[in-house]
Amino acid sequence: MRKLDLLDFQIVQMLQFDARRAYTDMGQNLGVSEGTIRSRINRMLEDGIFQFIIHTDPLKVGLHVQAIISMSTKLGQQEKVAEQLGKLRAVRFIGAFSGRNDLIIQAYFRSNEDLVAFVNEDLSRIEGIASAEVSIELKQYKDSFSYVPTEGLQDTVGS
Amino acid sequence: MRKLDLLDFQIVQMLQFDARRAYTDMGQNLGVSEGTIRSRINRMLEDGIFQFIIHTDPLKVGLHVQAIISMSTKLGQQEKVAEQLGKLRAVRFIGAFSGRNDLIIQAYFRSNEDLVAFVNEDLSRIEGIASAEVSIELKQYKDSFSYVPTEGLQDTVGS
DNA sequence: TATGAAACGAATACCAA
DNA sequence: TTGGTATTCGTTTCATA
Repeated sequence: MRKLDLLDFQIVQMLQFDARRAYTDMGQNLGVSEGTIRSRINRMLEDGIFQFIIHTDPLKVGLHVQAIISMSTKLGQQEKVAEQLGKLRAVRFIGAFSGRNDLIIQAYFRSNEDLVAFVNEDLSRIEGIASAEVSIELKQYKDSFSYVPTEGLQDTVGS
Repeated sequence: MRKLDLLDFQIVQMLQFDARRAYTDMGQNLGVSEGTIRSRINRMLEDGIFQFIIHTDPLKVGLHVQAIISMSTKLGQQEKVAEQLGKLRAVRFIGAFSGRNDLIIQAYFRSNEDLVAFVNEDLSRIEGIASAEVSIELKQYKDSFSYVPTEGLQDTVGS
């Protein structure tokens, strides 16, 4: 994978602000040709730096209940548990974490009933979960995707 | 806000799969005109149903450390704490939750040093945080944005 | 730079209340 | 008839070689 240079980061920052901005427009703003913007974006897409997606407001499509469930898995079962969890559509995010609860997921549901059913049926069916702690989201204060650093990027970054 | 009908959901599902799909193409697939797709999408954007964004891979832009921090705030201070947290760029997500830890955030950092600095400096400066529990992400298993229900949508949804 | 494709604005046609 | 949608078409803008 190529390293990202300043121009790449500038492009990402522009797209972070407006994902549908035209190549030509960005090129003019950054003092390069449209073709340069296009090839940079295509390369970054190939390299998996970012992807174009839609972010849907869960509340507005009927997913009124959001939860974070912290669970502890039996030793050696984490991978398997994560794999099972990944199959469930309600589950949006799964991560392995340090600490007492080694697996944390975020999931969306239509209703409290659906959440209860998820815990009592789907979760209980998965082998290897020792315990689970459900936190229901009461209010969302922030959910941003503009986290790419904008400063201190004079030099290249990447792996 | 208008309610979403079946066509709206079909459009959302297509965009969930490929956010850059052409209007014409979607129209042909769904048996409606390009103009219809366009106006539906514009209305949904106006109504805040979804937005076009880029989702950047944190690891590939140098954000190697991801954490979920669960904290408890002093009674009556939650809103104020959330507001302060929202100003910090590292913080991607903030939600109020049921349970012992009433505020849960997700944040991205370049390094462990940055995370430590965040906790010891940024967090400690915020009035109203009683305690904070830091969980560091060791591995990410899933991070999906295709959570819009695909079934059981024969009737309309919305508020 | 040229060529085709896609998106857009606006006028028109359609349908249901 | 009226308000809301869908369609159509001419034009502009954009993507691509």
